[in-house]
Amino acid sequence: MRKQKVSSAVIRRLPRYYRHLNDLFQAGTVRISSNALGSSMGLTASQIRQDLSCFGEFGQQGYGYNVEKLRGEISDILGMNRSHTAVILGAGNLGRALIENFHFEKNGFQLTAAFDVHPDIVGSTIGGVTIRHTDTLEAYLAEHPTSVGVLTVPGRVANGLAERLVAAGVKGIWNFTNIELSLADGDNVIIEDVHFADSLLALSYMISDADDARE
Amino acid sequence: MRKQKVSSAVIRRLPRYYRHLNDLFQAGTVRISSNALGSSMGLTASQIRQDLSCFGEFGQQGYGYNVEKLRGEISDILGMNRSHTAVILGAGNLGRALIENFHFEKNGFQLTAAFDVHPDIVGSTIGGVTIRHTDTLEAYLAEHPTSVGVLTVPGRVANGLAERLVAAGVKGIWNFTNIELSLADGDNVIIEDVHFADSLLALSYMISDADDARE
DNA sequence: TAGATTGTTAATCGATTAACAATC
DNA sequence: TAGATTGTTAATCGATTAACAATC
Repeated sequence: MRKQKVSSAVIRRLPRYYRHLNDLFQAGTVRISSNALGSSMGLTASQIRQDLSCFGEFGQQGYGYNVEKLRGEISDILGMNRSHTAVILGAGNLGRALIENFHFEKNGFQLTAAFDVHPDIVGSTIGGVTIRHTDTLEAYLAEHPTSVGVLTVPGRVANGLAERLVAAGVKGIWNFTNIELSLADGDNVIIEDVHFADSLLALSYMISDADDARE
Repeated sequence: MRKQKVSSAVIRRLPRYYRHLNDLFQAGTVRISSNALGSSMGLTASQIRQDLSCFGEFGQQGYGYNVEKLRGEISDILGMNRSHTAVILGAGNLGRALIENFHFEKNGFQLTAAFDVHPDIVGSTIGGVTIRHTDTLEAYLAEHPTSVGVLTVPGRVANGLAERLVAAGVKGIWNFTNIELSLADGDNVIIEDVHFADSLLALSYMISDADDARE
């Protein structure tokens, strides 16, 4: 049932495809060719057709792709319709930003709980989500099977919490801390890092490089 | 004076090299071979040597690399010693998280100001940074040349602010909004996106794919 | 000196682009 | 039907890995 392994380059483009198709759909566009989609996204038509062919045949010769249908196919491929759930660990500024401003549900996730250790906020509710004490993490996860744990805690406690999440059976960790998590080899968990510092440093390189080119 | 263009794959690895070398330095490691660094980072020794050779010769046969020296070289390459400056646009949860918890100075940036339109917070100070009214953006940037503008505003105002930043001469935009900025072609600005949704959707794909494999 | 390890050249692998028969 | 556009196979390009002479 499983198709050949999809390269990470393709996987990284899928969310962009979804986003662009969604924009097109919102704008009322009914159909689009790989050529038109490519030029609006800065990709070649060939690459788009090649990428999509990893997953099936979604187009029609002479016509192109139906925007709504293709958006639906890609949302399925991305797992947006699998009722994934998430919990947030760490309700500091960043955790709160995600709770209040990030639309988990638009990306196919239900955010079911948040955890923190700070007595002032444990028991309160932010954006409809109750903040629980981190001590109750295992009890909660045992009751509520959870797809993804979101780490927005200080770096020094990140690895310990990651281990607890894995032990409790989460499938993925969305890691916003600035450390590289190290977990036991057999652990069947997928880690997705959002390293702000790496991103800013790449930008720093590029603007410095552009400066040099101007000289 | 400029060396051949460095591939984006290499650029994306540089911050990781920096981070690992910094960890090694903090741990008191004096020297390391490409082989040892590779196995700790999950890369081949060949790739590390190939990557570094884009920028110079930093090692010594039979010895390897001096950790502190190599860290210094990479920080130079990344532009961490160029006194870059940054301003934040949007002092909501995410903006505040960056102001209070992200260490700009550790990455070679000085965060000099933040801007918002909300009367309640304009004029206040967060983490030592004054929140100014967005109306005063151009006046501020004219006085204080700024390397990077950080967009932590609602998506609907992002593109307008990006245009104002570019007109005021920033070199880079660190974009945390969920939209793809569209700027005039001639604009000499580098955009670095941090798309939370794309990252979560990639994770969603990977955990869903792992699920299928187990079946 | 002998062993270790670099920087670089060559070989391999994988990803992107081009071409085109199939067909709506 | 004729024109447009797909999915796929082949060609090209670029990035990673392997090999090795140079040398600390």
